[in-house]
Amino acid sequence: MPGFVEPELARIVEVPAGGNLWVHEIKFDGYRMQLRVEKKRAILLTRKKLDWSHRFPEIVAEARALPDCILDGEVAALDARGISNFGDLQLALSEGKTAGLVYFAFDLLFLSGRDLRGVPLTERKGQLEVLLKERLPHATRIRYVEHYESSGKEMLEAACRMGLEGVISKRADAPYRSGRGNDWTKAKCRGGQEVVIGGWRGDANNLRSLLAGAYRDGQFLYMGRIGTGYNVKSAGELLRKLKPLEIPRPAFANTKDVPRAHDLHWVKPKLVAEVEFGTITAAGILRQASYKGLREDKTAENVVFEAQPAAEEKTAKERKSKTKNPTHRAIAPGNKGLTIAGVPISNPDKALWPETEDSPAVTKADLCGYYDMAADRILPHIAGRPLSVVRAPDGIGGEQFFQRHVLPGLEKYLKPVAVSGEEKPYLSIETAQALVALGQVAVLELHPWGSKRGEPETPERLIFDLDPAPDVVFDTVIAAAKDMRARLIHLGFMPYVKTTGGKGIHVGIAIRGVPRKPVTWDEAKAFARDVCLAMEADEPGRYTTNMSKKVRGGKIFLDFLRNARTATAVAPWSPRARAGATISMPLPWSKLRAGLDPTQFTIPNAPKLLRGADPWADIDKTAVNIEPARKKL
DNA sequence: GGAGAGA
DNA sequence: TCTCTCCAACGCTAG
DNA sequence: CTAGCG
Repeated sequence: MPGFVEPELARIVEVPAGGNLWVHEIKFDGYRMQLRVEKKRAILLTRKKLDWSHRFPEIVAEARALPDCILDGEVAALDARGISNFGDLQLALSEGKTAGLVYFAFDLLFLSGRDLRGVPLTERKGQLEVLLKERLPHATRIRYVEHYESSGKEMLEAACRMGLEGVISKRADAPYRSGRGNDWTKAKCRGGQEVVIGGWRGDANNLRSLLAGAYRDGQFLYMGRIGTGYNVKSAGELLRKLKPLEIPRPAFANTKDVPRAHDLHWVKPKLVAEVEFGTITAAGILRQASYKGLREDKTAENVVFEAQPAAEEKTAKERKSKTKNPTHRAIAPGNKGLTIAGVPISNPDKALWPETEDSPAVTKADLCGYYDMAADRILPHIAGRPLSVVRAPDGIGGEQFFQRHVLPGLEKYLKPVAVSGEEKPYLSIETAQALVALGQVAVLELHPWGSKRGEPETPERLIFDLDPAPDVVFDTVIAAAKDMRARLIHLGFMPYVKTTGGKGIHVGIAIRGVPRKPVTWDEAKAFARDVCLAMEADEPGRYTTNMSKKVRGGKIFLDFLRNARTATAVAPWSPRARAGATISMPLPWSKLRAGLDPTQFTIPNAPKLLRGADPWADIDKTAVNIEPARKKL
């Protein structure tokens, strides 16, 4: 068996080669590793021949089942979308949590006494695939990397659309040659990104930051500010070029995304700048962007925003198809005038929740039907209280927005609530018909205040939001909810529990003051905070009340801020704008047992779920004076 | 999804 | 008449 | 102090 084989390296190219001489693989963002198995002993070597076996014990353990061989591949961490992510990999390594890492094997250099470096790539990969399939059929930490024969350009475009890092292309017939040659190429999705300057912040002689944009679907979209990377000289040069281009209004189509400031100047989108940046946020805004210089050779129209969140892409597509089919307004044909609870439903067949692996698509008609069916359950929790709603007229893949004021056009169904200190009345409803009307305008989530009915200034219900970090399993959240229940009972309350419709749990209690002295919001919030702080203090390893540290693993975030004036929590029985059309499901404590799967509570399952009594039916009758509990705490 | 502003 | 734009707001925390 | 996040 040969000693350490210097890895074959790829040359950077703008666009991958085409033609059937080439095959293409997804580029993984991880550590290149040579996996060597000799006499049932497996080791992993870096490209510099360092032995990193101890860092990836799970991979090494699985590899021991292989016969003598040398594999080439990449260790990577996959995020929730199945995309390799270098940040996650480093995090996993620094915390020693390597169990989720995967070795992606893409080449076989030696097998059972035979040096395969001289045989063509596709043949090596063929043997590799067979080897892994036969010897490691159940392996989870070692995977074979498929290749594709489509044109390299298409492949790169597809990879970039999916948010992948890029494409590795390889000569199908070439032997394995160590070092950087011409047989392997890599094309990155964003190498040296360019942006168009749409304005600047500062004044005629002072450049504070540049406002960047790019084209998408023919629209010029704001992409964030660039506040670093230029010096006095280049800033002066930029200003000289910007001033003649100044226009009175922004050219950005998404002006609402542009942060407001008094010293903004707009320019015609002509100048192309090269920038470097850390990442792009889900909203498409550059993070840590830095100016590298002007690209005189490029025209603004060619600067298109490629990598984009999947959801955005869908919206754009839907928008396109919508404009193509002329919209039918008054004459609403197609779906023979469906009416639910006396409310005409437009586009009843529109899928607001797309189909998923284990749940059918949920249409607007399904949503309105659910509201009608569940109105008796939902209304007691929202009637007489200000109600914020989440709307998504184009479904959960499209734009979503909160709305708290009265919805124009729906006045006849609503019971607006005046909230002191607010100009416009707040949304509130009292009837099943109004609920269905909300469904008609694509209200997917209901978030009421925790106030007493008809008294926005008096808190009556506290919600403790147990929000687990991504790596916390649901059983752990269940245990936390029981812990919280015990504490609240000890304080004299009658706690109720429901799923949030996501990965968390809500524990709710009803509270009251004494006859002449109602509880104030400040008192309610302070009390909720104290309960959570006590819990955190007792078991800091399990709980945190710190919002941002939440990202750092293993703990459950106790969110007491749900209990401030104007704050809301999702209502019992409310659907969620999440995959699968889950609902926030009220449960009797006896049903909250380990193994419970919160994703089973969905709109399609509603008929089943609505059988029997509402576990939260009596919550408002169990209000307890918080004064003794505050003293106890 | 629907209203109002703007083109 | 068609197209675009708006639809919350507040506390926390890191930088 | 503010941008970003939840």
